Amino acid sequence: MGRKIKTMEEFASLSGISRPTLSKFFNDAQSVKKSTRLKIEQAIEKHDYRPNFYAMNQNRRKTKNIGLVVPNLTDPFFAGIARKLEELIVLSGYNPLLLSSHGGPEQEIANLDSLRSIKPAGVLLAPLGRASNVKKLKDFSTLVPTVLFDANVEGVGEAFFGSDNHQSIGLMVDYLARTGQPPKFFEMKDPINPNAYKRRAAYISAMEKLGLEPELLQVKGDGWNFEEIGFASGRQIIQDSKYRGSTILCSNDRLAIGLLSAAYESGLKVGHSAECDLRVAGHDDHPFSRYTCPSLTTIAQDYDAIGERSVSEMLKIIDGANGIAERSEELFEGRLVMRSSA
Amino acid sequence: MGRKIKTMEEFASLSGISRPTLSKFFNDAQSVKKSTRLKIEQAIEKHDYRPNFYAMNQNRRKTKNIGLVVPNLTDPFFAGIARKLEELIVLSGYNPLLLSSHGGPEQEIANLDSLRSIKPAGVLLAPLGRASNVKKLKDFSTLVPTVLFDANVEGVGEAFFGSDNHQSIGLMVDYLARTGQPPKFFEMKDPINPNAYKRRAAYISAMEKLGLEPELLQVKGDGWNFEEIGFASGRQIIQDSKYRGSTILCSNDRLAIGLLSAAYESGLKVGHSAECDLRVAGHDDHPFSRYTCPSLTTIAQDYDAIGERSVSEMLKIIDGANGIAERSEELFEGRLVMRSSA
DNA sequence: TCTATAGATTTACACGCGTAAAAAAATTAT
DNA sequence: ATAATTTTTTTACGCGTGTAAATCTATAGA
Repeated sequence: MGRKIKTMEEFASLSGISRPTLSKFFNDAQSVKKSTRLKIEQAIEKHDYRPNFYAMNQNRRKTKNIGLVVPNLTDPFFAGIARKLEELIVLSGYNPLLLSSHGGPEQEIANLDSLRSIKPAGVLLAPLGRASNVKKLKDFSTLVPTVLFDANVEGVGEAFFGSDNHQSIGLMVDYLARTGQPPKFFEMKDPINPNAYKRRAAYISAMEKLGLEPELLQVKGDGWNFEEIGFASGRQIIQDSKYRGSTILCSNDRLAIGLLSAAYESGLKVGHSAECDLRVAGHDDHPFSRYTCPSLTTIAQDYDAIGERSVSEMLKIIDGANGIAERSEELFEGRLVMRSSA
Repeated sequence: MGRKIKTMEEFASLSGISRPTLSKFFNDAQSVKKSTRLKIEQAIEKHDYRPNFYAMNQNRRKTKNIGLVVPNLTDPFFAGIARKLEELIVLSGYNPLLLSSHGGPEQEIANLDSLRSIKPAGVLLAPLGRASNVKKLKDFSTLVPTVLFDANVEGVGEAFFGSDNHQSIGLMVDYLARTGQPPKFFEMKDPINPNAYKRRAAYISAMEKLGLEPELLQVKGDGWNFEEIGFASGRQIIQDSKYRGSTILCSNDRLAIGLLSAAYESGLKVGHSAECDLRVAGHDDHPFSRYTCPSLTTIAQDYDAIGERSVSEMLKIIDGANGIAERSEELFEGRLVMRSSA
């Protein structure tokens, strides 16, 4: 093998393909005739050439990069979703760039800023929600095609895809009410996540529809350390004997994980059998929910569907002549995951 | 405000600073005089200019990018470490680029390949270990400055920083043997992670030093789903009544999480009080170990120290005249975290 | 076989910034 | 104040690719 090929010019003369055609090929392999595509691919294999990433993107109108911003990679729930989306993006021939906002609105904006500098073809954004700097989010979304997922922010981005909290919470409330004490709702008083508000509303409406009195257990707590909040606040609540025998629906699994830990520590039995002191349910089907003690009954969001829809919509926007289409929204149904805790 | 500034040329004339000086500034803000630095920063603020990322890096000898590759971002343990390292890299004036190998050696190589195309100043790599394609890793590390952390691979990279498994496991074994039944060691038969082998060896040597008989509980299992492996295999082991009253030290916390879940399901009491059937300990201080039932006694790795050392060594290599220095290695001590499970 | 047409090539310029060298200006030391 | 030194400016070229327009060539349908 000779020495390394450095430029596309060199590669062009060695492969017998003109440089503009090569340029087209590297931009979109499908845009050249099949026979030449094969010739190019063989030559790449033979000479191990790859175009300079920076020179390549400098003058492109649209790069092949898609930004992917999640609120907090430390949360295994988002880590899992991010992984799925990365896969889908790669399968579409794009190059994902994963960034985490670490729970902070400044970081969220910083992420979008640094994405802007690499001229992404589009950005898939799961916003922080209430904490987000909405104005800057909106500014960004006018500059680069943006699709929101997980949490909605009004007027930001070309589309939003998420879970139907109304449906999923309704499902859970119905199940719990049918099989035992109707649930009380355990949540943070001032949640960061907009989904939390929807779940609260959904809980209240589901209870009322059943002719039952909703009861909110709202606890204080800031930040993203939900397990700790669930644990500390849960312990206080649980020790009050008036909650003996009741059912507690947590706004998300991470709160439930903390609550279960507190219950264990207090010596309370959690579950649906007769001798149990408490039933606990969650929402999201967190990766650890299978291994809590007892295993957590929860709602699994349909993240395969949400992910696929988000990516396909993104591609449509990127490819599309971009007629000023309506902002599309779609909610996907959750699935009841029955385990031992309720 | 007028329209957007597109080029550094424009920005130069508007700010009254020459373009080469601006170029220097954007390469390294400290390389220009303080007074001009302030002028430039004000002008940036005023005009909201940022240089074109691609054009900027195209002809740079060294970019300001540092790659950061971890085996699996879905593991909260690595997610936490990655977050810490990202922070340190940003504080050093560099631009971190986080990639996850998702547990697969092909992905690990693919990550390094795509990093190579962006000409990173250096790469911080936590290799998969046994599964890694060592030859390709080595090839890569000759092309770009590489520092390994978490897991060592002989001969790869300029440095390695990790935990002293010998010390930490010794600490745990001593503690467990002193306070009750000496521990049996629960682990996977063919671990992916090289640390697992060191921990096994450390366990055996620590037991022998105490004049005790080591006992390995090796279970089958592939992949990264450690909780499931710990749960399924743990259930089988636990149901054998001969393990009643014994102490089990798990090779890592994720196995322990699964094992605790299995114990709970089987109705076994875990803990150090008299009426308990089992003691369980782990290693790594996984973010969820505080909330297991009971909370998990474990070893906290000193990841602040490991992270700081890794990044500072990386910077030294990048800046350094790069005399062919010795490959440096350093191991950091773990700390015993006493909770309820042992 | 001729023609219509998709696809490839030739030619040429642009992109935005890095960087080198020499000259000029500003700062510091003497 | 003068010399020595640091910093900035001027000037000019190069990087590796995108892309447009005109021209040429292969393929397919009549």
